[in-house]
Amino acid sequence: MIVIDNKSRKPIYEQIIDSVKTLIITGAYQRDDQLPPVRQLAMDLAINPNTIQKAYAELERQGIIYSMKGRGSYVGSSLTELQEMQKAHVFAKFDQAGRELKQLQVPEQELVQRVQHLYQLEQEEPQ
Amino acid sequence: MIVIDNKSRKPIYEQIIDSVKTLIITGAYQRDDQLPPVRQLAMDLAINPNTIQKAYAELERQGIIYSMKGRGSYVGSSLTELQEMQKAHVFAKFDQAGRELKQLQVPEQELVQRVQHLYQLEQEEPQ
Amino acid sequence: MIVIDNKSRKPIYEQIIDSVKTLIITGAYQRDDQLPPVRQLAMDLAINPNTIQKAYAELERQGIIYSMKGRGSYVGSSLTELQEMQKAHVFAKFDQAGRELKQLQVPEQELVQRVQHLYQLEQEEPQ
Amino acid sequence: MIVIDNKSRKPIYEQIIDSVKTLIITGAYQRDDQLPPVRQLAMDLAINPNTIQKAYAELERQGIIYSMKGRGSYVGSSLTELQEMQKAHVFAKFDQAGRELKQLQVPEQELVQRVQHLYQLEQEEPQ
DNA sequence: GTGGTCTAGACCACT
DNA sequence: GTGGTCTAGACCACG
Repeated sequence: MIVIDNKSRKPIYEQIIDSVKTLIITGAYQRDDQLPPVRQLAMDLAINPNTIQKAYAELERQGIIYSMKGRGSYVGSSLTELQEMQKAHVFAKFDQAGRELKQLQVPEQELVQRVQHLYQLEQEEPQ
Repeated sequence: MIVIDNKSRKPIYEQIIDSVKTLIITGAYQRDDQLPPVRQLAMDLAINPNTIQKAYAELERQGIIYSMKGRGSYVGSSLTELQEMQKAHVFAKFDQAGRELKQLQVPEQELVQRVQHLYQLEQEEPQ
Repeated sequence: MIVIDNKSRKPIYEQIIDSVKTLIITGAYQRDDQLPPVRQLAMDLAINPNTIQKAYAELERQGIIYSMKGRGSYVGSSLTELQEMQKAHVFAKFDQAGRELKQLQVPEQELVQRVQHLYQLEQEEPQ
Repeated sequence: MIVIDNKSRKPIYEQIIDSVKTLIITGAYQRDDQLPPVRQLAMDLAINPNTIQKAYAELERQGIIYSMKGRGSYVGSSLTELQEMQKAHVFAKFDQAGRELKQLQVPEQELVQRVQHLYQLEQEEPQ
């Protein structure tokens, strides 16, 4: 389910991009599944079709979906392909934060404990 | 020394904010030191004084500096205070990345190793 | 055999046009051979009959096939006629690319070598 | 000078992209030169600012220009960088046409002569 | 009905 | 005044 948060500072079209990526990663959208048509999704989210169009165009540029005039937009990336892309990206953020904390004199052990704590948490919001 | 990268995508006023924070953390600016006057810094960096003003205003809002009308702006936070603020912020980023990686099925052990690896690196360019 | 690639960005009707031309050039379709009826081809390719209709209409407009109401569509151009049409078209593309490369300061000799290289390659998949 | 042909089938935003690339290649736009502001160019060409915006966004995505909120858009690629990009692209078109002509039984010598003819032409439309 | 392009006009963040 | 985002609504090519 694609949802947007109107209060977020993140542009709507980026929220849609992230939402679609998440839906693929969670397996809700499978390769070659059709995405909601631009106009329909615009209706559902009560936003302008152009905004959806912009999000879909960017997703296509990233090779995650493919669109055909008059035929709809479809999932192009497999789950694993996308997961690899995402992992590389999040790892970069993780390392960056780690490096900054190291420079702030945070002891290694504190980060390790922090990681352990994250993994001890129960499945977060099963929702 | 406050420097800005004109080609960076980051807004100039944010670059100034980060620059001042870094100068405090590194000890270059001490509590109650005077910051460069708005006009002079605007001259030095060849940018609009309003931009400096905006950066100083945001720093004051965050309690990191204090200004006295007609007498300039001064460092308000001590090194340790600022470090705590920074740490809290970076920890949030660290945890966020960790949570996302957990959801991407990355094993806990891989994150721990990653942390250890970061800490084994030699002191990176003390600069 | 007319085939279409559903994932291609090229419109289906254009793919059909190209497919028919290729079949004539390769000799698979001879002058006055009957083309597959619109409805049957639509069934075989699992696409909309209107799409086939559009392709056949364009082929007729180009003088490559002719249709008789209620009696089907037939190959109108001979192999050599079509080859001449194709050649003229591809020559235009070739000259255009050549002119652009000249403007990009590519030396004449480099283009000549490139042509020679293309002709030295073994017959590529006779298919 | 950026111009557009309203009768062309090519989308306006693509015409602008090509136009900017050409201006860089010809040296009219140099690295770090400022491009015409979105609104001004929209006025000059009598088209919608959004269309310019779309063209600039794509040029930025391709690394050819860089834009900064409130500061304008600037040429990012050097002449030679862009020329290399263009050359690779046009060479691909050239080879493709050459290959098709080979398959159409055009003799190698005819292509070579064609290339030679292109290079014997005087500087076309000195304009 | 589908995506792609374009217009007209607005608001925001930044300088 | 600058680029970036968004809305409302239109037209086109395609199926």
